[in-house]
Amino acid sequence: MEDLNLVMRERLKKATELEQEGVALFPNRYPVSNRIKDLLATFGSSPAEELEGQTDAYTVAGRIVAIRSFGKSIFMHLLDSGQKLQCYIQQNQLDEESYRLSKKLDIGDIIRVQGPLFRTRTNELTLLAKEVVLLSKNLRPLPEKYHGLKDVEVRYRQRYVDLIVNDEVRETFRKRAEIIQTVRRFLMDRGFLEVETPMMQPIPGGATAKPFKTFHNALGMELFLRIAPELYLKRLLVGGFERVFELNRNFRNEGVSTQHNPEFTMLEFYQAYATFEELISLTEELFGAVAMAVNHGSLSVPFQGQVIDLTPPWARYRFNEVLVEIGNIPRSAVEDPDQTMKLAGSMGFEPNRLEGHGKLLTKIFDLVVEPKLIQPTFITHYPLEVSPLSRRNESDPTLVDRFELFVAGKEMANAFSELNDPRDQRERFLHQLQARQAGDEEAHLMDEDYLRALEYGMPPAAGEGIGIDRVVMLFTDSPSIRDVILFPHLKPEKKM
RNA sequence: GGGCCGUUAGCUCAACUGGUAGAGCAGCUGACUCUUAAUCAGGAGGUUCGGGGUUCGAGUCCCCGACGGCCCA
Repeated sequence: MEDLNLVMRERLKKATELEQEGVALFPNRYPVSNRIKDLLATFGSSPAEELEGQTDAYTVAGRIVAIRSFGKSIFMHLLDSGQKLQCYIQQNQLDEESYRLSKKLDIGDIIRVQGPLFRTRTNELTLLAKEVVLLSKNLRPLPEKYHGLKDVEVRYRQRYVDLIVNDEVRETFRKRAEIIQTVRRFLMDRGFLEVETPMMQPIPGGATAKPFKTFHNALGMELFLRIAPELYLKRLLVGGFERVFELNRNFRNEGVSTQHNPEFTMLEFYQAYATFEELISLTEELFGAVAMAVNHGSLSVPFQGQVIDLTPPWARYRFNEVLVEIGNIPRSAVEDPDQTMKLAGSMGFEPNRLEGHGKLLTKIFDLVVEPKLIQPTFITHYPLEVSPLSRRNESDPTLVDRFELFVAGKEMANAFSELNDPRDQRERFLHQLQARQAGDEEAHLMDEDYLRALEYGMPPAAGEGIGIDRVVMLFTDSPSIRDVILFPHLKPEKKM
């Protein structure tokens, strides 16, 4: 513990005094039969006369978040699971021991209070204390009651304090849980089986990203934290699970920003005998289900001063077309690789001969199109080059049957009809290896076991990945991914 | 990785061009038996993120570093 400040010294002193008087600071067995939430639900609108007729006593517990003390009476607010209830402590209403304790209680203490309910003159539902027991002594002062805790660094590092004092933070994470449950239920209702595949992988695959490296001592082998579960989930399609999903953490060794955390939550699901076209409507339905659950059933979602309208069907553009129509890029610069290169140069990034035409186009897309896609928009038919696991488009073999979904200027989902021809897949891997040798650290690695699986025959299928953190950001109106991750990654603090 | 901004009491924030670092809340003492940002009176609380430099004198100016935020790659 660092040097104690004045308040902490006082707290410790008071705690020692209480202990010497025989008061347990952290006692074990004190059952609590009522939750504040339930009492508010049951009696929140009961008139004073009705409560007066009652003789029932209730037992609640919670953290003291406000104290207004008078000579021989005290008002307190107790916080329990985000709900507050006022308690009134009056000297002549409770035993001497409880009263003596009550005079010494601090904001931050967790206590249990027993007694009947009544309404104060200002008509607030209040518990009249007949007995007060200390359940956990606070030794470190909470932030100020009115302004709360604002320092974002402290909020992220000490999320426990943030959750105590900032109601909206608790609400964000409650919504996050509800969103995840809704997604699970949505998929399970449609026959998808939830599975768990390795997070530590010998060959990190399924995405374009740099992995974290680790080491297994007993096996003496290098392992990688997964950048995606994709290749394992498709092995399960080979194995005969026709609808599977996994909703869990991925790890990517990249910088942190308002949109990126090194570990983040991803949903991936795969459906045999479907094409990416079918996943378009499924995605619209999925977002609709989430809106139903956490947005008061409305398809209009307020986000950072804009209103996102999730009413289907959402806008659809082909990749090449949207560059022209929304990106305002001349068609010639989309179709002619030399002109694309020129345009890229004029936009500030150096044309790199190692990068193919398709990769260059996606960079231009990120710059001139993505930020403009505020309302939900599907972009389809990406260049083959940037989609090494996607099925070729039958009428244009330079494109793939794929879409990405953009909402509020951010990529939310990526889906495609799966490449299940092992011969083509081997070719794609070989191209990726070439790119790797040319210096692209994020290019895919050869995965012979995955190819072997495909050789047994994988049913035609479509798969999709959805960035859950970004979905939560959308539905909680959060500008930064750190606002929807309980403990976002930060550098270690000093002096600890 | 680059640019800009920030870091002052437990919390939220002040401190004009360099001149003895302040307030509110919390905490402490006292008064007060229906308050709710309770009220009133009194007193206490500081490595101004760390290190170096300029200066008679640095929270303030300069350099280096740490952590964080925003923007860019």
